[in-house]
Amino acid sequence: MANELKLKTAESEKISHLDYFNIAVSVDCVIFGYEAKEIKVLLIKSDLKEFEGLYSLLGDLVKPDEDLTKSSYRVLKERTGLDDVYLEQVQAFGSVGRHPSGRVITIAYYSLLDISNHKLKLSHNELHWHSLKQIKKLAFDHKKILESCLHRLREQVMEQPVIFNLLPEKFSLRDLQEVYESILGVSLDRRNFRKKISVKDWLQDLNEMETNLSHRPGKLYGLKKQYQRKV
Amino acid sequence: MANELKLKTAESEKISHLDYFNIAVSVDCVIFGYEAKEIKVLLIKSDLKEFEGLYSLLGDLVKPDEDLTKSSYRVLKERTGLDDVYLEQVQAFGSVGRHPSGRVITIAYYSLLDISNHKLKLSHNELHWHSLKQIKKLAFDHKKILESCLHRLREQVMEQPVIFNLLPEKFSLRDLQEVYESILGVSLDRRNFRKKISVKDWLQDLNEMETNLSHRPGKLYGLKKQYQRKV
DNA sequence: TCAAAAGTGTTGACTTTACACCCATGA
DNA sequence: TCATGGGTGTAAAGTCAACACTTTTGA
Repeated sequence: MANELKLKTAESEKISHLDYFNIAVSVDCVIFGYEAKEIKVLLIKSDLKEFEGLYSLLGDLVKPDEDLTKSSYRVLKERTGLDDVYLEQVQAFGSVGRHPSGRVITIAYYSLLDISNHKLKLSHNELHWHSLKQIKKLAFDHKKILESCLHRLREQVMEQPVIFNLLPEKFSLRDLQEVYESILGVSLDRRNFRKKISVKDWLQDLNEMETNLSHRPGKLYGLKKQYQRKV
Repeated sequence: MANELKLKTAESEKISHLDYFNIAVSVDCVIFGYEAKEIKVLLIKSDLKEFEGLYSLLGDLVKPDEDLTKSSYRVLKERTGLDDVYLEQVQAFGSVGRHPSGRVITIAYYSLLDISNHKLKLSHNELHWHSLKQIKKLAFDHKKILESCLHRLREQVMEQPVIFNLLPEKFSLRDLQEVYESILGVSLDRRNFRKKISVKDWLQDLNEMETNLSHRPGKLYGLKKQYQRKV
């Protein structure tokens, strides 16, 4: 068949494409956390001379035998010690000049974790939580990446039960509302918020109350089992 | 400074990372078109022996000096002769085993074009439009990629004025409604549809009517200038 | 005059917003 | 008893869904 003649095997294709194997691929994680009623992002001081003094997202090159998600989990694990965090792919960034070391295409992920509950081993003293509003300039195109991840987070937060990853297992409705408010950058009506949440049917009433407060304690809730992500 | 000691230059980092430059990056384009009241996808017969007989999306490896979007436009141009089409990045796919030739991470794009208006030079006789419903198995993980692009298209279609890329410059409200219906896979009420569209204020009344019909002709509309994408 | 599709408005159901008072707790 | 925030309902506005008749055209 004429058709047969044109077919190449994977092996022959690999050889003819060797030229192209000089692009590196990385993952970058925008790790959002929530603490003291504020959304924060975990950043590390850049170790590249070109970006001296600037912070950057946590990322690493993808290993040849490693799935993209596996790479991102590895980055998270290496940097935070955690492997049960929420992680979602957002977008690839691949401008030619985005990395001074050469051609590096990066796949951006965002990740959510509860800062106060997990005690991070911030092993590295150049690794810190930064309030969203205080972040100005970042290394590489990381500011743009951060913005696109924040945008995605805002889209998802009312649709999907993801916000709970920022909170401890037990939380009050006020806690929950405050997280929404800080992500969306708006303030919400308490009664309407409670109605909207109760319609979604995400919450399990734990029959427990807040304690150690100098005012009337609120009920504690948890995310229903069926929405808890399996690691 | 202790700090200074740890800084590396981009050049030194490049060398130490050479090991990682053995992942290839490709773009794959899900090119949606609309013809005969149906959504179609442009596919090509796979030229890999491993996928003999199967069709695949149009894609190519990204060149080291080429932005991701530039790559996708190149694929489109090479395959369709068109360079004024809508293009949007959807997601990266990077499982280790997804490509038999080696490690290839692909960035998926979707693209929209009006089949009947643009006269494609389907230069290659293994390149054809396929109705969405008829597509069963595709080479690589392309079925999964197609599905995620379709999903994204469905999300965008009511939010953003993108659907017009599937239609000629002048169209009737019925034409428009039919495209929505075939993308969303539902049938819509004519009156409610018209109301919903008119609220968005995307359309320019062209003061022209359909012609050559054996029934009452409808008004023709175009997308307002301010929403037409600049190529 | 018939067949085919264009064009057009109203009602009821539902959703969203705005808004205020009493209650439980610890200090 | 006071300060603090918890908990709750209703009415008005807006949005969405369902639904039918008259008009225009060409054959």
